[in-house]
Amino acid sequence: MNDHVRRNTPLFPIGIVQKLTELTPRQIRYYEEHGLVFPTRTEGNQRLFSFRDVDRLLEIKAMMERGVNLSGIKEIYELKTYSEEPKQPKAPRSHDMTDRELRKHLRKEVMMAGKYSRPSMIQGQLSRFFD
DNA sequence: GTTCTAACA
DNA sequence: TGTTAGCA
Repeated sequence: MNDHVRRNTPLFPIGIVQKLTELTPRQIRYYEEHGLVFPTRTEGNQRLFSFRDVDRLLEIKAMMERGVNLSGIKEIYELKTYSEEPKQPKAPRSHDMTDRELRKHLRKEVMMAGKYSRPSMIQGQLSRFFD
């Protein structure tokens, strides 16, 4: 289990992403249509977003609030060939991360990803994923 | 109850 | 972008 995998693992249905980003499902789906995020699908065709998708949605939201339109945002990302995750140097781990360790790290990431959301909402959702 | 697609007073 | 309709 490495950082790249954690950031790209599909974990959240659109409802959770909505609360984490304060974007409407309509906007989130619309941004996907324009190739700004790439959620995977479950067997039932429901979207599952990764931390990376959430991070990007937060960036998009920030840009929109600063007056950048969809076309402008698309151009910015298209120039970056979508994946620009900082390469993680191979960590010399002697063993794989335990489930407990993974949960601890994921919890930290959710805190980060949802730092712009209302605390009450974050807390309410955290209980659905951790302990 | 939640999410999905498509469409528009 | 909002919102509603009809499904899964």
